[in-house]
Amino acid sequence: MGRKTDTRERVLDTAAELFQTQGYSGTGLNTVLARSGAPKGSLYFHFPEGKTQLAVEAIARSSHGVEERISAVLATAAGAEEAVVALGEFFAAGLEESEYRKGCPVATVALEAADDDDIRAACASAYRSWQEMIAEALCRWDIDPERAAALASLVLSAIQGALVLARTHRDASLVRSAARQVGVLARPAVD
Amino acid sequence: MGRKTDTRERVLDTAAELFQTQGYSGTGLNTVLARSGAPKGSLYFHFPEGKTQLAVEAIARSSHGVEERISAVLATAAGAEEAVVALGEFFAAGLEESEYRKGCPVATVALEAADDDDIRAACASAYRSWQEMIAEALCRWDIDPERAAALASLVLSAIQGALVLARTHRDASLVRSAARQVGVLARPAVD
Amino acid sequence: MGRKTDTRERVLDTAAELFQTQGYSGTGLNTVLARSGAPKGSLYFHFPEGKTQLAVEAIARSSHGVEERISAVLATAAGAEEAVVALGEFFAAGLEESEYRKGCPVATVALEAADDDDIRAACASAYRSWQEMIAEALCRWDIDPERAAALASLVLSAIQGALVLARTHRDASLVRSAARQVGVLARPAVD
Amino acid sequence: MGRKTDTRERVLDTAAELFQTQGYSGTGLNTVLARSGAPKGSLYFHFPEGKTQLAVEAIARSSHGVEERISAVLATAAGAEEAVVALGEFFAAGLEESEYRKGCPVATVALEAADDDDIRAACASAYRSWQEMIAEALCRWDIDPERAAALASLVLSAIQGALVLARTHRDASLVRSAARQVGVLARPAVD
DNA sequence: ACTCACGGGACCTCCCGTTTCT
DNA sequence: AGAAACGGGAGGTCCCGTGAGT
Repeated sequence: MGRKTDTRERVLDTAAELFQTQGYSGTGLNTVLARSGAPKGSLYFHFPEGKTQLAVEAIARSSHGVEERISAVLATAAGAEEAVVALGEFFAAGLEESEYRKGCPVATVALEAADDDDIRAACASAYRSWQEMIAEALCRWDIDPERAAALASLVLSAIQGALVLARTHRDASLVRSAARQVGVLARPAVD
Repeated sequence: MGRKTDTRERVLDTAAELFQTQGYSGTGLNTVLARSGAPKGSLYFHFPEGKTQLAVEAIARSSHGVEERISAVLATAAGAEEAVVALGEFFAAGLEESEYRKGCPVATVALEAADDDDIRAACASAYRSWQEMIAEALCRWDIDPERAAALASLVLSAIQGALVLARTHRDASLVRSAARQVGVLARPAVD
Repeated sequence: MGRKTDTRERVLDTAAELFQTQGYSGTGLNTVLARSGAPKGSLYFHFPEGKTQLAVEAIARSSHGVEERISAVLATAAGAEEAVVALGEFFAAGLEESEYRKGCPVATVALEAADDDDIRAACASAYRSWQEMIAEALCRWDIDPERAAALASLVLSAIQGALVLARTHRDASLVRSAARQVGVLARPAVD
Repeated sequence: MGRKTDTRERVLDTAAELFQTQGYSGTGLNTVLARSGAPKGSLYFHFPEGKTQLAVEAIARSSHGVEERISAVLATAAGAEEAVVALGEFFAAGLEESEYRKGCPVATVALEAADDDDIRAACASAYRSWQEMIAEALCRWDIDPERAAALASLVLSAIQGALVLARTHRDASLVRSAARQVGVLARPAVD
């Protein structure tokens, strides 16, 4: 056991990338199959519920990738404010490296497919876990749990929104600026 | 005289609404035509450059609608912090009233069609004008212009991001909470 | 009186050129209008029977243009064989000058719209007049009228067919070669 | 084993016939599908490159059909001149049998789609193979290879052109007359 | 002699999903 | 696990033609 074939994984990776850059409706299954080099007939073997299932799993996969990376980012930070700034830097860098094609791997699908409950649930789950990770990190630096939850939600919101603006204006500094400003709210003295 | 028919306007209104709720790729021109009751053959008379032009103009139209309404909101506020909170309330209310279908009228298309320069420019223009309106309002309450610009960008980002999260979690309070927290940064004493 | 507007003529010229290079079905009226700079609504004023009428008149116009030019070519020739060769040269040169886009201004439409009687009649009329001009010229050099008619038909056929092959192979020499060979049949001694 | 379904062949046969009679632009894929009774969704399975690929293959198929039949015609002839005459008879008969709808299966598309390199190449290939077959036949009757090539090109041109005229005038005798006259050039004594 | 707006159909293309067979 | 073929609908685009108005 272990890997039998990696077809499933390759399809999911490709789908995750395409959904992120082109959205759900804008991404055709043919493109996913062609790009991933997967055999055409076997998609419905791996994903019997079709495109929806593919999106749900691709979102989850993307989400776990982000979790791993922000976990590292948060672990390295020296304080709450620095953590927020580092989070902004992480997303800003991703945007620049992809030439403004990859912002948040979830947001596009979240907005587009908000009326599909399965997909929306997958997106909600991703956002929830990210927010919890941020909240936990803030708690570690002596921020009150309740306030940490609200602040984590704001941090996530601000970065998400800044990613939208940044992608639209092709200016990643918007993300860094947003993070820096909300970081102020994470200072010990404030409020 | 002046207007001959209102077909163009009806089509644009319908398109704006559908793009907002379903995204660009997810919205078919047939649906737009059917919903708007517009005569089929005249779509390419009014919008000879096709779906792209329709999107560009629909975005602009949506944007102007938002401008008018946030102008009223900002004019009524008693101070900078209140203005930010009122802005959040405005978007949160819109989300609730539409049963979590209408968040930002621009964001979905902005993410989906980020690689189409015409559409991206239309979205950028919308965001820019909103941000400028917010910045001007903040200036009115004695916030330094440079800082007002950055803060306005943050306010917009935070609300935009919160709208994404709120739509996904079906919880409009996220928008209000985000606005309340960034509102703190608009207090006279801070920074 | 004289010319009131030249719109009609410009439309016909443009149509003739487009029909020649792209065929009847492949040429849209919008393209004709755009290219000719003609006002959009007035097409059905000038050509109330629509595309068919446009094609019929464009064919006639093209035909007259060819008549004038081959009349000059035939008048200059020193003998029957030379006349045939000169005819080939005329069409070959036209093909080369247009970078293999303009062969016979009639053939494409003739083949494509062979089941439309009006258009077919216009094409037949063009071919008939060309053939008669060639036959007359051959008669002038003491070729028996009956034989001149058959030979003129062959000359026209050979050049027409060679134009098809030449355009396909992008090799205008095929037209010259065909003309040279059939020219032999126009020598006094032969037969 | 071997063939699974004959869908592909039926589609190609139908397409070849429609392209021959109506041209490339004038033939809709819907018509091809309907006439061939082929399952609609499978067209882009069999011809993933669309109409162009369909045309290319239909031309090739038509060409091979002609090759087989003119091979038989050329084999039966008693001499070079008779071969040329028989070739004319073959095409003239085809024209009459189809009530002047089917001339050359290649010419219409060749003229119409001359600016599409793939299609033009397919047409060129068809004409080349026909010409080579004729040239070889002429060689068999002791015509010098170089002269045979030129004469074969003329024979093909003359018949092709005569088919255009014949279809336009609805008079198949033009093809027979043209073949008879060029046949003279294939007589041993001439030139 | 020309504009605006309509009218609806046909174009080619691509969609997502299923079935059958190996 | 995967290949081959189907199934039909919807995608955006462009078509040719008509009328009311001026």
